[in-house]
Amino acid sequence: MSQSVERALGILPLLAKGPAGLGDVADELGVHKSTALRLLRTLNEAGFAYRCPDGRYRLGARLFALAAEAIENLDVREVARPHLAGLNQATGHTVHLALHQDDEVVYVDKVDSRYPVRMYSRIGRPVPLTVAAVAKLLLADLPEAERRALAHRIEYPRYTARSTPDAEAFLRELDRVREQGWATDLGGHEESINCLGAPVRGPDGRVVAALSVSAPGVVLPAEGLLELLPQVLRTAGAISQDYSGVQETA
Amino acid sequence: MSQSVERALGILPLLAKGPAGLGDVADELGVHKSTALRLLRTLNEAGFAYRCPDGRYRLGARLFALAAEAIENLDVREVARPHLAGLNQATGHTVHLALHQDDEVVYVDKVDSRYPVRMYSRIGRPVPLTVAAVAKLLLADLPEAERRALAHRIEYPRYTARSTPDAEAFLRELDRVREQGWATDLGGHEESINCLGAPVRGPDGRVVAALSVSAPGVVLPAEGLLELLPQVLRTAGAISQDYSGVQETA
DNA sequence: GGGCGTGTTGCGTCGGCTGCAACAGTCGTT
DNA sequence: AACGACTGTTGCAGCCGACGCAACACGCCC
Repeated sequence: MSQSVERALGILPLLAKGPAGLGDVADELGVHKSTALRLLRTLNEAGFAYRCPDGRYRLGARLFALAAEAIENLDVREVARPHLAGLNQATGHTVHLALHQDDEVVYVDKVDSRYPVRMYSRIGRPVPLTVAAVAKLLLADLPEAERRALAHRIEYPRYTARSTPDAEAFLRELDRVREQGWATDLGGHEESINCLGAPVRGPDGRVVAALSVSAPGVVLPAEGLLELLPQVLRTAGAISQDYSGVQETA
Repeated sequence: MSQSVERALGILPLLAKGPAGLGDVADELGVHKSTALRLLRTLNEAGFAYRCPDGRYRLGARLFALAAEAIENLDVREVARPHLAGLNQATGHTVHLALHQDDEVVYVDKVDSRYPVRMYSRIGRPVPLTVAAVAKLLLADLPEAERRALAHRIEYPRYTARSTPDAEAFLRELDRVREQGWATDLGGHEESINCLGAPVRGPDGRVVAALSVSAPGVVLPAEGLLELLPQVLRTAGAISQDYSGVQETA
């Protein structure tokens, strides 16, 4: 739509991968060095790019500040926070909250496990769509047509032997999840990690977020995790209720 | 430098504050609606803006993904991680790692306290420059001229009665910090929170990052916190050594 | 129906962006 | 020291892409 903006935005992913010089950027964008320079300068002035002392460019602090600010302002998060903390307190395990946007599912909050052996994750990070419990929950609620389209659009990496292999299996899994009202990921992403998740619903009954409890098998075997189901469902329900009550605070 | 890019980037902070309609954006930017529409469309296609079902715009998932990816790739972080975890293990308190870019200092990693009463913070969030221990450490190492310029450029919010009041006091504090090789924030940001920090140095001796231990007064009084100084300095030293050894991994 | 308030589209005009080519640094090399 | 090869930088002219305008499509409420 808007050429220069498109190009400028295209630079950011390059910088995210690591520092890059002017030449690198120009090459990857397929534009003249002078053009790249001007774009980088604009990004720099706006604080989105940062000029290292050695002349190379990195992503700027502004970007982090924005991401942090936006995540703070996601209203569900606020409502959910105390409940997540409670669930963590009760179970001791890592608790996540995730949202869905476009073709991605992102963690927007987490409370770390009390145990030294923890699942690795980071707020703001995209979640593996085809295996994560929270992803299944959020995608299962999409309208039929969109769900099918998305299932065929995405890829199915074989993280482990238990990963969802293809679109057909994924759609079947989503149906099951929608029906039973909760989801699991038993070693589908990392062999030793199991997750159990439940949906948070908005006032209209649509799924607006999903939470999950994760624990490595060495700390808690899958059977033990499943025993937490009532607690997980109760927490998700409580958040849904809170959230439906105080909607439209903006 | 590049008008349309400048405008497009200007939109992002607006969206970060909360969802906004097309009209709002156009007004705040001071451009015609059609222009704003085109910019928003470009942002949307790139995944930086997200169109809510109700037509309003929010920040897109791409931005979060980028921020997360970039933070992962900050090399100091990798090196520091195990040391931070160790310090947390040993003391039980919240440990932060921060970097300096432009006029901001940002947390790039943290390990949460084991105690239920914790300091509030978030990775990616800008740190209050004038009071935080990590900020003092990073800024104290700037060349004289830059340090003075920055000290007079920034603002001095009175978070508490113990906040740094003005540029003169701040510069004096920085001198002290540089000389003694560590820094504190005793209730300068929030009355009840104390921090103790030390610098991480690169191969050339310049400060490249700073770490700090934070604890609320109710858990650990200031005197107790200061007793951790040897441990904090040792950790910072260890990271410095590791980092200087394996530099230029990129 | 008429009045608004949205978001959207087509179009001409002008200006900002682009690519070029020439310049200015800074390394290594001989 | 002079050289080339490399980086990032600047001025300029031409052209295309972005801009604002005006007109259009909706939805909503009085």
